[in-house]
Amino acid sequence: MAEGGSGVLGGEGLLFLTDEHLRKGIEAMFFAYRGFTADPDRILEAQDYGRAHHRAIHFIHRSPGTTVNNLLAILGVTKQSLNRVLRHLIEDGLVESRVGRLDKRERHLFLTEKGAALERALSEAQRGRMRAAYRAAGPVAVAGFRQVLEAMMDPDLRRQYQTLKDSGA
Amino acid sequence: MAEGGSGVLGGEGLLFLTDEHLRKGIEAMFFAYRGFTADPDRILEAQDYGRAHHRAIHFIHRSPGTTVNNLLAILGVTKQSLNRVLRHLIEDGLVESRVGRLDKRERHLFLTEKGAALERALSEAQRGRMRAAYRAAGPVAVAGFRQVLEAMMDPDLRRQYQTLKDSGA
DNA sequence: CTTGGAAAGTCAACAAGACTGACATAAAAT
DNA sequence: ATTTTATGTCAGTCTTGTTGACTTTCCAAG
Repeated sequence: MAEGGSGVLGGEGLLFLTDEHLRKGIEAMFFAYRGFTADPDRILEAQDYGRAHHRAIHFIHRSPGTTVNNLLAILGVTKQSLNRVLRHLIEDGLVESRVGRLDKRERHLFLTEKGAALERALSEAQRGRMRAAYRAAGPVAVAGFRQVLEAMMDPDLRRQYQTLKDSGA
Repeated sequence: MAEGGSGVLGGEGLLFLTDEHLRKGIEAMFFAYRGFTADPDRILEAQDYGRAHHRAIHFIHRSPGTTVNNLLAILGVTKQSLNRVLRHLIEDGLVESRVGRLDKRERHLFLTEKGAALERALSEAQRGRMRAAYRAAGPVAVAGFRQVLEAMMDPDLRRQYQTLKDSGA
């Protein structure tokens, strides 16, 4: 490991974490996240949507029929903030909101065909970059990447993440 | 690998990347980034600053004497946007702006002692979480984490990142 | 059954921080 | 002398977050 790896391994596999090494990890997160959002951002801009719309679309796709409250918990914003975004998406015919049958206070959210099409475009772009990064780094690196990310999450968010992770597949 | 690892390895170490597996990586990035920013955000909120101030402080600390233009290139925002943030920081006595000796058009930016104190508090919090995640995941995972993140950056940003990476240490 | 509280969602108004565009100033480069 | 560069400022807009006030619906206790 010619570059950047200095300071990771101590004598017998022990972690040897200098502030300098940690700072590089922090900057790597910062710059990588910019790349991570760059492709969807370009698509969204063309349609006058923002990241907030992307997040809503992603998680509605992920859990069709989810309620506004569920979405709130996952996204970690106020209901008023989410509501504005949802209103736009509903007006534009990307999302459908159905009153709950059991509990009429709830609204269940679904993507329309139009919404699903945008979701595909967005996640296609994002997966493309992820796929390229995974291929470039290799399977061992990918496993490590996921491990560190999971360890970095807040416990509450990690639970949300793992719930989603298991529910599908 | 009981969970989440399915689909990573093919027959002889080849990458076998399903959309589902990539989607999990995308969500891991999303949730991890929330954790990544959570601790500094709490500190910043208490002083009526935001992430924009954090970013400026971080990179001024990282490259003392950097010019406004350098900072713009790294942060990827408009000068008007950065200027508002810098003005606050200078007014509050966290950042000092010195006219260049060679080129008097340039302003060289430095943290004051007060600014350096906030920088320490912020990066201490962020490094704490990073350190814990690194320890939990182990050295092999950390190396993989860094590799995937680097591969995920835009080429331009990767260059910026590597420049910073080398300049210090 | 009614009443009162909690829960889900909506509307209105505001703030931070991004953006663009136009313009000013000073210094450097040609 | 003119143009270009680096910086800063003013004004206005947009997204996306916030809080506060409100409606509708549900449920439970009297």
